[in-house]
Amino acid sequence: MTSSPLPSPTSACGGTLASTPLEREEAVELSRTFKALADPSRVRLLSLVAAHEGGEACVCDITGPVGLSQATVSHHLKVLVEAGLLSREQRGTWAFYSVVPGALDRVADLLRATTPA
Amino acid sequence: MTSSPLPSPTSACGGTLASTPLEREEAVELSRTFKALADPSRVRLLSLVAAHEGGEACVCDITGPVGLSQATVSHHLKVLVEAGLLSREQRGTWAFYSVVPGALDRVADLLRATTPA
DNA sequence: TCCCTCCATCGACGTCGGTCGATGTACCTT
DNA sequence: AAGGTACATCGACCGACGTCGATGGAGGGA
Repeated sequence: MTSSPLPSPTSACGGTLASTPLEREEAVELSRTFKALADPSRVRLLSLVAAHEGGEACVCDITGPVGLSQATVSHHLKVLVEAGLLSREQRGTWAFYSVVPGALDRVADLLRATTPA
Repeated sequence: MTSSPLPSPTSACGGTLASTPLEREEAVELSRTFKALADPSRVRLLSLVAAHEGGEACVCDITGPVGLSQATVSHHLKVLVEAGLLSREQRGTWAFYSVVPGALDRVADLLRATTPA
């Protein structure tokens, strides 16, 4: 976890998976996003934030439903933020997390345009 | 890796990520697909297969380009097959792998319909 | 000022997973 | 039958990662 300032979330611009064989670095960057979604707790966390009222939630809102310790929830949220899927906004004592608009769509676009049939 | 006969690749039918908070089991199943894509080598492998002539490739075709041992390539391909992303067809001595039609689109659909803004 | 709440970070632990060389197995050729 | 090729599996190593309790630090209320 080298404190990356927030890498572009899967900025593979041109081709998708099938168009042309991905270069090593492209694959690394693409898999970075998938890695963030490769854990059940994080998927659930992302879902909880997205479905929460106002499209945002603080840590204490979701620690209960997800059934994990507060430390673990904070850790997962950080991973999702660093992947560019969530954004964090400090408001007083609370930290509100919300889904980055279009982030998941961008991932979906990369998956699509494959398997033309 | 309990020899699962090939679970439906993310068969979460109804809602997507944002519609309603995912249940634990749904999240597990969803993340299972993402886990298969959470490795640079596998993403690259998938890309190589998809972009290969005829949409299919045998192990020896891609062992070189990906720069991994034959054992590792076989392992990764197995993971992708078990995730329902690739299919395997034995033809003589060779094993031909091809992308399962619509598999990636199904994953993409789950990601979309989120973040309406 | 004191204390409580909310959250991030730390340090540690156990498990999972990517990787390899070696070996096993099926198939094809001669 | 004997050898070679293509691939899967095995066993082992080791780094990555999910998880937790404990600690730290910032804010707000009484």
